[in-house]
Amino acid sequence: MLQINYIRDNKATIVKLLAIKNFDASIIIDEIINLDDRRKSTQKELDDSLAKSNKLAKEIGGFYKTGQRDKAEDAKAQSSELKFIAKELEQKLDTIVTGLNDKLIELPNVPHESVPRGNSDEDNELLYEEGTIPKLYKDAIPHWELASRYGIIDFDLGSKVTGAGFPFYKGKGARLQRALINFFLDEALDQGYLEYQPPLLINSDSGYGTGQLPDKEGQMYYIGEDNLYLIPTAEVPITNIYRNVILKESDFPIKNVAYSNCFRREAGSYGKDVRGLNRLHQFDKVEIVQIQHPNKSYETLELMKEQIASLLRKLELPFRVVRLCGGDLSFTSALTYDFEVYSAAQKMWLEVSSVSNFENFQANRMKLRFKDKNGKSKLAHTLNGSALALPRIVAALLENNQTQEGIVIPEALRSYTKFDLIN
RNA sequence: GGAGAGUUGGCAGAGUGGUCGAAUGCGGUGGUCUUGAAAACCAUUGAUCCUUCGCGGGAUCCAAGGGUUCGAAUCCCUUACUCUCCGCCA
Repeated sequence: MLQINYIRDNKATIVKLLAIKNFDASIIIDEIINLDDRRKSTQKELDDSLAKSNKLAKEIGGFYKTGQRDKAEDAKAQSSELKFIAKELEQKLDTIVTGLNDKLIELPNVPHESVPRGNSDEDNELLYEEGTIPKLYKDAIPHWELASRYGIIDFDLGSKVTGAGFPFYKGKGARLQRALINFFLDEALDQGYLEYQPPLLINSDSGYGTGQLPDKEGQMYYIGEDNLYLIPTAEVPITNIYRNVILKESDFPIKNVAYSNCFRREAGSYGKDVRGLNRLHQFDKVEIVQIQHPNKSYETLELMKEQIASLLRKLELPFRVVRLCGGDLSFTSALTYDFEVYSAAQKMWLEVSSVSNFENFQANRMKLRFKDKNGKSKLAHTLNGSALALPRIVAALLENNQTQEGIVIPEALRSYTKFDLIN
């Protein structure tokens, strides 16, 4: 959510930048400013009327003490009248504020100036590509076939027990997952992150705080009985730690990391790209979250980007980094880099990480602030990134590292897996 | 699931209808003292909104929402959450 004063002061810029996201803000911004004007004037009227009746109430107390009953009765009558007016003004104000919030929630975050125009992932800007794409032997097979050949992931069993998109990992498959999780967490700890194990279910306030609600309600599993949602990413619980929190400037940067299961309904996304591990309803992810001073958030975003690149290097996976175009950028993000690894048998680039700066968009929703040098409260900036999402990493590792003898585990992982070949 | 107790400022904890945005302690900040620090002492220390160039002024907030009253942290209702005991259970 954008700040109302920011909107008032930067109307033209916002309209211009939101056009990059293919969002026409011109009308809604005028509506917002208009509503805010009405909010202010109504508030003033209400405050004045309350001020009068507060004054009267105090006088009444005095009248009773000094035994001036008549004066007290007079003042009471006046006060009742004021109260009636205040009641009406309150209702009016309430209607205006609700209307204003409804409009504010519809406004997406303003993209960073470096975000390219575009409609879909085809218009994303390729920043660089790194690593070498492996040359596979001629009978190389995609990961879902490797998974069953070596008995390490069982999709059918998942379908039986739960449904499509909920695989079982077993034997070396399960151990590989566990190794990757520990590897990712340890790498983050080396970078100074604090490890969390968050709840996997969240309430609606939290969903609203990070922007999943009301925008992407249908993407989360919902437990109606208890009014809770399964988390689509650890970003939600980890960032919401700071909902309604006022930090000190010296608290920055806050660096948190969490491993969690992630649950996504992926409604309406069935089709060719969802085979095997490519798209699941439940998957594992290590997520990094930072809360930063507004002046330093872009610097931090670059560091997080570099941190993620380093993980992929250590895993010896060929990858590329893209800057998302306006059309592909999420509702809440100002700037997002996607990391994609090349999965050699599918001959496809698979997104394994998304690292974003939300600036103060999430912070404004959840009232995450800090005291600046002058003692003023200001909104902090929030950032997060996957480091990394497991399934597609596993897919790429299996496909790229397959040999006639089996699947070779990259050097960096062997101390975690305690085996160097899946065969 | 059953029964009971509770929710007050960063924390602890007073406050049961009238000048209470809220005692007190701790913590935080600034200062005095000190070579420096600690201790001690002094001062200061919540958030949001409106208004003002500024000084300042006004409004709201004691879990949330509603009600009673001229006036509510205090009384009533609803909801959420927390704790204790019992039951169940990893």
